Amino acid sequence: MKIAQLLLTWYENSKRDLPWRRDKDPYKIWVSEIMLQQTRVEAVKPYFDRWMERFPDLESLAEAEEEEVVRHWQGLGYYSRARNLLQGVREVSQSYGGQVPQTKEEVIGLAGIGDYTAGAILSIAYNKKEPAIDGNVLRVFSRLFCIEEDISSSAAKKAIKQLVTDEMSEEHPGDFNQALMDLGSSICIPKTPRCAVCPLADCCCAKRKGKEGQLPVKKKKAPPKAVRLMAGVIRQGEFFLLHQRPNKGLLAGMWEFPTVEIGEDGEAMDIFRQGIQEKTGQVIELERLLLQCTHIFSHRQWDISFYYCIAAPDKIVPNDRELKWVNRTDWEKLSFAGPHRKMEKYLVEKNNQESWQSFE
DNA sequence: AAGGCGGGGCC
DNA sequence: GGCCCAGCCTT
Repeated sequence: MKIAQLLLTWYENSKRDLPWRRDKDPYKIWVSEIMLQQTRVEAVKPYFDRWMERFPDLESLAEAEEEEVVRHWQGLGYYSRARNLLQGVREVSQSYGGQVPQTKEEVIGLAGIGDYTAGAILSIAYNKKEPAIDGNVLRVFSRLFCIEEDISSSAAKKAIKQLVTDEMSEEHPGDFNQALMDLGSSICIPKTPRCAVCPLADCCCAKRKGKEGQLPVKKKKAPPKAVRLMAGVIRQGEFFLLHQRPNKGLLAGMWEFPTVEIGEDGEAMDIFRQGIQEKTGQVIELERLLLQCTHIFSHRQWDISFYYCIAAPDKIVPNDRELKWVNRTDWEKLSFAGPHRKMEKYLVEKNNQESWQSFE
């Protein structure tokens, strides 16, 4: 029997009830697909629900402030996704009359939408026959057809795209694509695939050859590089000094406690004090260590120490574009990420228990 | 073609 | 502690 038929029959009985599968609203499909990029279903669910409560339709998102949009993304990672989504939605609002376009060229031209996401939106929302090839599909097909090449290579991707297109259902491309992903996440899993319950076991090359555990071939990543940092929780009265990170690079545009990279030697305190003065113009007095943690990103590791500091009252520097003195009410609108989010939570708990005075 | 970009769950 | 995830963008 053909792959598509087996897959659709299996999917009919075992598809999951997910928040974004309740209807075919292109906007909801779009949001879910962006959130699901490199992110597991279970992690996305609560974010998706909160998002739809606040931004129920395309126009409500298009009209929103970027600050609030990013705040709803806080903790989900890859924050440029949120900015690109907002930009893309505004493009649709202005150039397409608020209707998500229906051609591959138009959809892929929107910010944050690449080959995979375009295929997913068009097939799921509009039932267009477009492949949607993600990590799951690459894995499933590398096993089904014994693709021995590194699946991150363009040659392997091209070959698999052709195979998927050949096998795709004519009548139900959306269900076909989703079924493939469901299969990849629940049965044809990375380490030890559950071939005993796989509907495609009889047409699987890897299973036949007993090499389902060796495929797919994928080259491994380099270990993250470690960096030592010190951050200042700088207070003056009920106000704390926060800094907004640049719009490109790691944690782009997110707010943080002013941070200085320190060396390996014992001069850390002096380097920190001087670095803070250069970055913020602020003279500080170090009081004590509040929190120390290691935070691992994909390609970087932060060993960061948060120090409680008092700003000299006669040398307070006013706000500018990327530097702000904020009280607790103000900073609850801002977005933190990584270890700075942990620090923020620590402060909020502290503030709930006692007043700021207890820091002194 | 390669590297940057988060965070969390699972083994 | 390593691996991997409903990838995209820039260089």
